[in-house]
Amino acid sequence: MLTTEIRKSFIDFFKGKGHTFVPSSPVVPIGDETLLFANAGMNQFKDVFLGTGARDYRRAANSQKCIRAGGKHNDLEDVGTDTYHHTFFEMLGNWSFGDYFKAEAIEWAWELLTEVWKMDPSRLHVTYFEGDKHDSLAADAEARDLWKRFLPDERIHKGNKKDNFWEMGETGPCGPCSEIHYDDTPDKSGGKFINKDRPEVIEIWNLVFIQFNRDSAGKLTPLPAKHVDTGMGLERVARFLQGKKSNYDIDLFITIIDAIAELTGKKYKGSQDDPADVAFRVIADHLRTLVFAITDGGIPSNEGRGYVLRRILRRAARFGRTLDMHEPFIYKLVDVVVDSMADAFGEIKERTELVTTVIEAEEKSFGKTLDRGLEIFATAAEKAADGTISGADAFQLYDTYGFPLDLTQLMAREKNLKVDTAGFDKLMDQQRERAKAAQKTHDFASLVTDTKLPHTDDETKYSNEKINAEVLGWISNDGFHTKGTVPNEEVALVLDKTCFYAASGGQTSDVGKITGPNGAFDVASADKIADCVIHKGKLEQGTINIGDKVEVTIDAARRESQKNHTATHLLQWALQQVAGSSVAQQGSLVCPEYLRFDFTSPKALTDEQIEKIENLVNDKISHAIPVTSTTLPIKEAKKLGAMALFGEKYGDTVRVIAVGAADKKSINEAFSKEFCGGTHVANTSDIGSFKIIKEEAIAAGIRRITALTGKGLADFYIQRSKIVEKLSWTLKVPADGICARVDKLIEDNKNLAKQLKNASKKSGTDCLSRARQLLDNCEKIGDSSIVTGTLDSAPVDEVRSAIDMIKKKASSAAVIFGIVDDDKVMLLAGVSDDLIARGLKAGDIVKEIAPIVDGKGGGKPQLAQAGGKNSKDLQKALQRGVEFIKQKLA
RNA sequence: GGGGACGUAGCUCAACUGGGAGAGCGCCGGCUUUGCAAGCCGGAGGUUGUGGGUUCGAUCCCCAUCGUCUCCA
Repeated sequence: MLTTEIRKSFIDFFKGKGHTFVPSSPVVPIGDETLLFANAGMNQFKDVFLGTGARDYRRAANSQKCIRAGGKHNDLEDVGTDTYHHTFFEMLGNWSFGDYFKAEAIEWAWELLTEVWKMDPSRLHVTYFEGDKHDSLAADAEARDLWKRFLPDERIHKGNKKDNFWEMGETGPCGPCSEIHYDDTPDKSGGKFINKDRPEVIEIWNLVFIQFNRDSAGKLTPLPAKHVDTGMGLERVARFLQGKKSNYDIDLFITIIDAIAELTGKKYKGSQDDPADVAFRVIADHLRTLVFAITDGGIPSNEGRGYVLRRILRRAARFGRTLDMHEPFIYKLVDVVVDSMADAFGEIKERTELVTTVIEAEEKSFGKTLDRGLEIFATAAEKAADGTISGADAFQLYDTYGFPLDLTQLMAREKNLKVDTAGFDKLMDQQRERAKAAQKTHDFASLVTDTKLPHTDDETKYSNEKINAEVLGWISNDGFHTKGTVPNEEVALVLDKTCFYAASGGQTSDVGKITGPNGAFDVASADKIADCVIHKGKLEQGTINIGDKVEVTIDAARRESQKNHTATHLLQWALQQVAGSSVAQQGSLVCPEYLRFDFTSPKALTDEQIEKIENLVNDKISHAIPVTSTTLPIKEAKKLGAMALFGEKYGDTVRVIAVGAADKKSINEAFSKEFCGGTHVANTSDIGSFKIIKEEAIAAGIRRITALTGKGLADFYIQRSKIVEKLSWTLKVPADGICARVDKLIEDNKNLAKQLKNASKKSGTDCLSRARQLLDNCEKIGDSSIVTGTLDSAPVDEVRSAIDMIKKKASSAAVIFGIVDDDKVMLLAGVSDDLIARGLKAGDIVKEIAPIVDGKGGGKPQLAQAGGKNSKDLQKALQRGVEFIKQKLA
């Protein structure tokens, strides 16, 4: 059975049991910074378990795209060296939200495995939770007895809290779980290897029974609604159903491995330890991760999840070198993944071009990093006098220049050098410590993760009117307070209702004011934590108490954000008109001052395209088109063809902003329809005017437009026109003559510079002839000429070349020149090499005589200079200089 | 979020402890050659990322800022 068929039969089986198929959420959870990547099937249902969200179905089945590479679940280092770890995999799951429980979950699991898929029942083992004294929990006898209906006692095993009790986090819903393991040992003797990290006996399915809630004190209380959450690794199951010894031998991977073999000219032998075989597996695995992550909006970068992606790509590129691939090649494999998986995940087909260009660009940049590292390695190797490259050098190569440690070791071996890895590890630990110590932030959101915050009613957030509300509490550095008086420091106020728009969907939050009977509070920003809106800011005057009736007002800047937000929708529409539907939104920022829009595009927009876009948008603005908002079930919204932000998650009902529909009923006629929770103008004419002020690249294949509307644009024009006015005034030409005038000025300036150069050649010859005069009449000590004198306001460069001339002409000379420029005085001294050998240095001369003219200076033995303020003692200084030279040469 | 490195001519990079902004490639012109490649000679090209500070003097030291790279979380 092909993997595609296994996936389908799983979904179909549960559809037959009344489950709704729910598509995978994006593997890159954009907008959720608490989660690096989707790493379990339950990610998209988290809110249901927490009780903060609901669905219109109670049974669901899905195949979730998962990445485990960083954070709590990190399988990155294991990948390739064994047969069953992946950074990217699919998690099949069936779900009950307060519907069926253990009996059905167990029965159906058994039915699917043994009857539908015809697995050999005697190879299956199951586990159940043994209980835990600390939590006062008894063993899960219910699950055990349910299993007894299908399996003999010797294949039903007890499991400890670590393996058989599932928790989402420190607090929250949790419960016992029951795992199904597959015993692939030849004689079916693997029962004793369960959960012992043996490749022949591995877990294939975990059934989680969520029945408790753990509070912040660690206490468990039974949940009123019990849930089922199951997870089955598709690749693992496929391995057994296809009768393979390794996940990497299933059809999905073999097609990729064959493609790698063709590209590299190497053969995959399927052995566990052979370095080339490990490389095959690593590349195949990482390739899948990259294709899916980049498709869902991830971009390799130098921070956060982007950095994880960069590391994965570099790891693959490194292993590519084991297969003698020294040039970018991974990007050539993208199509293989797309061909084999696009039927289940259509999105990878839509974005193939982007994925390919991003991977190729990143492979190229890694090549550069390695080249640079090679040079630095060479100097480190030279320093390694005792045959060992120091830990500090190895660490610097790694930490600063991104040169992998294993590569340093490999190259060291080639030169018969060792690497001090202990020293390296020590420095690495210190780096971790530093990062950890700096991690303790004072972010309000992180302070209250285990506190239940009240729900804030923000239904009035789309109106610009002020409202009345009541103060429920405040959050400060020591937690959430519901009694007393708000302290005079940075805090976050919590109200029963608000008209503030909390930062989300790329739109920045409102600012404004909360006014009570005895005082006023300045709101600098508003954020949403779960369903609670927190108003961050500071007391402006007076006092505010819990329970105060307050007036909530938002700043007028909100109106500018509305203009920018609606303009962003018009911009996206216009972009697609001009650049085609391959333009996909990557992110956006809307604030009162400007708007920013990131989108995929293989190349820069031309000036003509930008002008066209501006014209399209301004045309829509001048036609005064109504903007309507409406809330629809997500299915209907999608049917309308409303654009959703790629990678954004949405609830079951969504708000749709439509431009071009007369009212909510005729929304179908709107030319722009987008899922959006932000604030908008009521009519496009409110926007006033629109202009793109910047178009730039922010990553390979991704471009960013910055644009202005409303007041921001008016201010921009005013500022520009002031510049034009000022230029016009300074240049004494009308505004439209500025360009011609500046061109002419530049031309004149060039000519003048040329003339000046010629003129200074003349003054230079003046300077040289004066210097020659001084040389002809100079004092001599033996064969050496001692030349001193003053040169009036000569350029320093000319004096230097005069000194060079004297040194050349006299072959042995010491020179001191003084230059007077207004009150300032400059001293230059030069000494020929033979006199330097006799202990006379130009720097010393200058240091000796500079104080006489209230100056300081220094320089090299050959040439030195000093500056001073007292020009009338210049002669004295020169005399002293001659004495100094004589003294030194005596 | 924290640490490290880098930013100099169109490109790749030098410039010793703070003291004269340079090389190679590329570009333009001339010579040589049947022509091309090559060679020889000459030339243009710089606000040393930006803004402050220290200093007689800053590419160099200090502070800030922007950008790029890199490691940790």
